[in-house]
Amino acid sequence: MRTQNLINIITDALPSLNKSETKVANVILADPDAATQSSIAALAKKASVSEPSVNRFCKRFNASGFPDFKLKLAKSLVSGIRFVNRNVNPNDDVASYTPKIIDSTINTLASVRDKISYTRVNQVVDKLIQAKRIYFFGLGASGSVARDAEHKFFRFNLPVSSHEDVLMQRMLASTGGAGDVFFIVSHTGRTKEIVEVAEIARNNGSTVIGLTAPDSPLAAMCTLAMDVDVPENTDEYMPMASRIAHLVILDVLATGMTLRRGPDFLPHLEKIKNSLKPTRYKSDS
Amino acid sequence: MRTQNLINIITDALPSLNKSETKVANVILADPDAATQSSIAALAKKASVSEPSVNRFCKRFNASGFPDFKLKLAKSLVSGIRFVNRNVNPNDDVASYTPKIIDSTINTLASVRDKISYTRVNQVVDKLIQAKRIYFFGLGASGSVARDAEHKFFRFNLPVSSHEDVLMQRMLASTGGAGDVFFIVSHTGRTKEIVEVAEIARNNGSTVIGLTAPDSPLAAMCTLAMDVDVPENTDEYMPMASRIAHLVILDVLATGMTLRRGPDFLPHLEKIKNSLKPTRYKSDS
DNA sequence: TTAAAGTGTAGTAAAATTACAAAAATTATA
DNA sequence: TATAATTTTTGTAATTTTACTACACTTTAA
Repeated sequence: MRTQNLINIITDALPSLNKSETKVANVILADPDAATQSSIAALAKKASVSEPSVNRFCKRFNASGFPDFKLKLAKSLVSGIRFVNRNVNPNDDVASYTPKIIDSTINTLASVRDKISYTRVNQVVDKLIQAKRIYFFGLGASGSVARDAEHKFFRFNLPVSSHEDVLMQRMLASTGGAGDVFFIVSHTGRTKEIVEVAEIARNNGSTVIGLTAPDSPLAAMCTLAMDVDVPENTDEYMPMASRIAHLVILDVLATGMTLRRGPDFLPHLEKIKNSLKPTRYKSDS
Repeated sequence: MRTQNLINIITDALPSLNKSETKVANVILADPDAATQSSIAALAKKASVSEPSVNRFCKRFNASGFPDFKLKLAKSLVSGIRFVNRNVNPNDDVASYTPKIIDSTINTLASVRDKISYTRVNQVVDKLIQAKRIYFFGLGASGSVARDAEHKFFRFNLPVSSHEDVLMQRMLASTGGAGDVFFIVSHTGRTKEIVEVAEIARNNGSTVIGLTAPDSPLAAMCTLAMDVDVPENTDEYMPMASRIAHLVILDVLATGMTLRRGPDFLPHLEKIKNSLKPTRYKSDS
């Protein structure tokens, strides 16, 4: 486990605290921001306890002391505040909703960064490196993610394709076998069609990688599931943050592959890059 | 006022600092996280200055003193944005390149958030609202962005389509006219074909909106250009951050449209959402 | 009634800040 | 151009504030 909000931790621990610890907790929870700015003496007085009680309270929550506790509390507040009132509401104007949308995406990415499993990334890169063929599957918004992945991974000199059509996906899944990798993107991981496709592919001996929600039917069906747990509140009506998270994870995987291929591979990328030059107006800079 | 990060503020102020202040700044910028945990004495020693110099440094940046400064610094660090050297290098392992990729994307978004023109967003939303038809055009990686946009904007009950084929784009551009909006996505804004398409559409009286680089030939050709200035260094070989920025801007525009449509529009979105339910496995929660 | 856990007092150590003076840099003047 | 005057920068030392520790007292529960 990585990031956890200190305020939540204290709230959760509340029932198990003793008298003076409870007093301290209440004062802190009542106004966490004030707490980060007050001295141990001030806080102790406000909670009607002694200074060492406050100090002990801090240590109980894995801080080295009061100042360290304040630091951690302050950090919790930043992410906390952003999470709480970053929802767009009907009366927002441009200047309100624009940063909100962007901030919530940033928050999602920050959470992905803190939660992503490095071993899993490595495992997925392993599979992709070994693949004889890669198919990227997705439906709806995840369809464009799959498309984007194709556009990225063709650079590795591998047969790569992306498919947004369920029937096509079924057929390909049933004709695949060892050496084929089916990389399935799904925000919810609960779309029946796509889970069935995963099952078909799996039964035919292909490797199935899922970029999807943890503990979803799709994740369960995969050889390897690249979990993305997105605290989805912005996406009430249209997928926003989750698909960005998926794209960035694909960037990570592509980078992993590039590095794994080693420096000899760079000229190849350079060749692709140069191939586009004649299609462009020269830059004036 | 927009979010301003203490680290940025210090970096910006760097040239105007005097000798010892510069020393302190460098030590802090080198490892901001360590700075939040050290005492004023430790920091002073590391920077080879006296304690009061550190204290003065803090006050210069609107902190009431050293502890307050540390608090603010800590907060700046959490906001999701990190500031060390975020370039991937060939010897990086998963644990290094993964956060680097994600962080650089986060940085890009933060910069977009701070630079985006609200008036421009409003103008573009105006045009989209008034549109009788919207075409999203893109090539390569921007093709999937266009595709994603289609998937998002069809919800507004408008004839929307996306096209990645240049010939198709040319034909559509030449048949369009007043009331048609051509929304063209291009990372560089210098691809000849796409600039030509924009020109054709423009000459036929259509509205041309560009989601592209500022001061590019495409931007010049547009009725309205939604500039995205991405400090591109990660994208040496494949577009990464820029396309994410484009997608998020499309989210902003879609949100703008949703709000402009008002609360009567929400049932319609709800309907679309519900239409997907039968295709999904029920959530166990 | 006796452990054990909880809490506070008082002293100590550490940290941060202030006031002041020395040093460096800048400007003005001869 | 040298030197005096002034301002800015920096450090020393003292002071104050803050946090911590050791220990003793109190409450609770067995």
